[in-house]
Amino acid sequence: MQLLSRKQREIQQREQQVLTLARPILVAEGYQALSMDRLASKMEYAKGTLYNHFPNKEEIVAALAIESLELRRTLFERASTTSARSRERMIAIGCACDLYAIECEQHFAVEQMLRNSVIWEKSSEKRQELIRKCEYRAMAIVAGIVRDAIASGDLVLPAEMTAEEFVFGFWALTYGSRALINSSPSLPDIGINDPVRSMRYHCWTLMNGYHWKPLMSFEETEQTMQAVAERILANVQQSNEL
Amino acid sequence: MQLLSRKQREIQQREQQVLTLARPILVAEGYQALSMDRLASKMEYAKGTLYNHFPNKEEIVAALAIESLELRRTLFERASTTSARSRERMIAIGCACDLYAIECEQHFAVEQMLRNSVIWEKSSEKRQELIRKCEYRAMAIVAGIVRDAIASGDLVLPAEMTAEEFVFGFWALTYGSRALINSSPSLPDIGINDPVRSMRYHCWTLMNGYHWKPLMSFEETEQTMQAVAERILANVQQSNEL
Amino acid sequence: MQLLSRKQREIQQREQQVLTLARPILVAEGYQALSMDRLASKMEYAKGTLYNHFPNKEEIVAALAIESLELRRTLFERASTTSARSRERMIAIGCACDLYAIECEQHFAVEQMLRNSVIWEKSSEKRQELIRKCEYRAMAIVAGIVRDAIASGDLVLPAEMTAEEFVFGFWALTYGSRALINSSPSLPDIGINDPVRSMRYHCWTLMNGYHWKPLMSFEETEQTMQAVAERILANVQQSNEL
Amino acid sequence: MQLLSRKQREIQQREQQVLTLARPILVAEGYQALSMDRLASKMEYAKGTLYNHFPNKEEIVAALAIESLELRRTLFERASTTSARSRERMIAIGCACDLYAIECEQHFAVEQMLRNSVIWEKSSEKRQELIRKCEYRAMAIVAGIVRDAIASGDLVLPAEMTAEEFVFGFWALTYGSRALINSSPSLPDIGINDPVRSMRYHCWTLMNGYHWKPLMSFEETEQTMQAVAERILANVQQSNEL
DNA sequence: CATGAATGAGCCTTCATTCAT
DNA sequence: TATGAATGAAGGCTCATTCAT
Repeated sequence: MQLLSRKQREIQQREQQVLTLARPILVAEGYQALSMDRLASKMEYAKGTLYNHFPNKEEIVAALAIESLELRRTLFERASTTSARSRERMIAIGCACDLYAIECEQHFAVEQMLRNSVIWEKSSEKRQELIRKCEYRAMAIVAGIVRDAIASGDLVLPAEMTAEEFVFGFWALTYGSRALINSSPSLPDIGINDPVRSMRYHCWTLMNGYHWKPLMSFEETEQTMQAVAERILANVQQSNEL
Repeated sequence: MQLLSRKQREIQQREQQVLTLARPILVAEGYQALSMDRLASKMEYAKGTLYNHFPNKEEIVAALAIESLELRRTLFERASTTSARSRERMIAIGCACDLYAIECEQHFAVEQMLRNSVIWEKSSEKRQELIRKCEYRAMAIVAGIVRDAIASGDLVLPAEMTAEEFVFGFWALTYGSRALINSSPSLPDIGINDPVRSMRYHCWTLMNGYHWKPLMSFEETEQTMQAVAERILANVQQSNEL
Repeated sequence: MQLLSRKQREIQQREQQVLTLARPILVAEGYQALSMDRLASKMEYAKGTLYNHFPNKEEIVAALAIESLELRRTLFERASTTSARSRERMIAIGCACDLYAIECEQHFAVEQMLRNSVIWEKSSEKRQELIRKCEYRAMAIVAGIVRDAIASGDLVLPAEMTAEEFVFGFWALTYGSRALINSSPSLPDIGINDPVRSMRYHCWTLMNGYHWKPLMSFEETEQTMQAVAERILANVQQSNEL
Repeated sequence: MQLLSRKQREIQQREQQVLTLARPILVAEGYQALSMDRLASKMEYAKGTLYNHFPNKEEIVAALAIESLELRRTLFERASTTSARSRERMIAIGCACDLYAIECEQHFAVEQMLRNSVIWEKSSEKRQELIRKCEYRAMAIVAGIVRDAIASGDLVLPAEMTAEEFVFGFWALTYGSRALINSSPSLPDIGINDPVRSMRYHCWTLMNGYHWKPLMSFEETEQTMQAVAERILANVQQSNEL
């Protein structure tokens, strides 16, 4: 039994190893650059072995995307429980996004990759389902915070705006910022010296624009983020999920 | 001389023809689907001829991206002169973005494509320079509006925020929205019924958050956009740039 | 000892199981479609186990061919003893061919497969020997009937024709008919409405051509075949060989 | 013009070269053994060049089959016009079969190969059509002879037998004989010393069985064949079709 | 004996690029 | 300058066979 389970553990580890080796290639050089030949030789295993673990290339990318999405969901869950007041919880979500994007920069890129229709269509139905569920749950967490804010009177949404449409603003702002930061290394050259701080400032201003209570200064918000970041990381490291 | 210049004109026309044929393929089916064989046979010229015009495939994509960026810059220029008040001019920029994204959906996709490192690196220094310049000038136009707003007292920027960093917020918000809309066809399924309207609403709120004067209701803003859109389109059609 | 022989029986049974599972694949989908993986998983044994029984894929095909040939030989033996008169015994052989081909259509296909040089060369010397012996014995049975016919004065062979060469005519006619029927599903489209009846008619005419006595009408011959078929099948089912 | 057509001629020749190299592999070692890699290296051209001529492997096999079938049809046409009397014309067809099978042994094997469903399905519609037409025309030639024989009173067909079903007998007998000869190199070991002569004798006997007039001795028939063979070959060589 | 992960040669195919004409 | 045949590396994938456990 011990022997068997050791072997099985090794195999599972190898699957993880494939993903670990594949991610940086995928992120730095794109989908085309990730070839099964290259991956196999990097693994120092034969190509056939690779195919024993993943039936095709697309599945590897999908598996990476799932890893990423699950990490994000976990971060979101931690973030949404760090505080009582809704605005602080939303700030914590922003903080989770930061952690997700900054500390695990690669996850973000893989997520974007999956939005390519070819990969999506070739990956297994099972994985597609998983991905949809991950996305849905992440949105549900954040929309839940918004609904709590409304229920507690901290936030009033404009007429005809759903909680999800409200969230969409922050999603787009942070997603767009990250995408631009990643793809334009020369942002400082055109006068955007600290794009990350700018992003946060805009988020804060957007919250203010919607009069999300309690109003806080930007400095207070930054301090809150700092504190929250530490708390989330502590939680996460504790459960070995990073 | 006449002969030569006629010939040169023909060559330029052929180059244009390549781009015209390449864009829809690139946009609809992606980078891989655009093959030199396919392009050549669609052009009804030989592959070798293609290579007389463009030294490699990446250059074609880069050329397409430049076309797109130049169109955007043109739209921005038109937009920035449609009004006297800075907030209205900024709204016009937003309108230009909409036109660029909605009416010329393909341009947006090509621009995103270029953000792939492989293509970027293989394209010629000259075109890289051109692209940088385009991006820079587009930013300069919008930042100019912001500076005008500050100069006229319509807008006060937070301490330590440059005009470009301010613009970055709107850029990220609109770019992120478009990217998400394009890549997630199921946005309505997760409660985001009208993502485009949401995007505009968030932009309006962000402007309010920065107290950009004169304050306007969302309805007024929408009407302004409608009017501006017509004016820009009229201008553009007049000069055959669409 | 008992234990060992039980184990040996189990092994033989497993070998039989492999063949039983392999034949329909081989017949319906061809040599390429028969993969060791597929076979192993259908067996619910590991691939390695398969290799304990058969040293390579070709041996499996060869074993199947032997099964087929042995069945044919059995049918021939039954057929050759159904009557006293030689012409009727020969008709019974034709009937056995029919049964072999029609009712056990698969056997015929496997036999043809073996005629591929690659498979033949890779199969073991032992099995090659077996196959040769099977073929030889089948021929011997039929040639025996011919010799009996000659001895009893029912048939006179042309000068310089051996009994085997005489048999060869019927062999070729029936084998060729079956091969064409199996491989040309559109025979009726080109005017061959009932190829099987035609085949039998030609055999009957060939017999007449050699003046094999007693002369019989085609209808009589058909009735004889009908009767013989039932007798052979009864025998065979009785001994579980189908 | 000369230059261009020289190149084009070279290319056409290369296509022929591919077929010339492919046929013996296909014949001696089967469909699987014919690989594009192997073919290319034997040609001393790159694999890509091969694919410029034939879009896939199946098309090569189909092209070979068409060559074979067209040769056969040509031989049949020549054969069917070598004499006035129908029986002699039918003998000439048999002779054409002999020439086809003996002198161009490989053609026969390729024809058999095409009867594999996988190859058939993957080859282009155009070639499938060609093949069907070839087969149909070959049958039409022979059936035409039979109909002439009936018209002239040389032959009476049994009730309910079409001319094509009559032909089927000779087709099966010759096809089956050839298939057995090719696949069983050890025919003499089992007493079939001269299978080709036997085949001819059986055909002759079958003709006699149907009372095809004018009755001829086997020796006469053999002499006729000899003469016809020379005439066909002369014709064919004259028109460079062999 | 049974297992099944590992192997790796081999398969068919694609396509950006070159270069002789 | 235009052509398009030739190239050949690279790609994804398969599968008979081996061998440590």
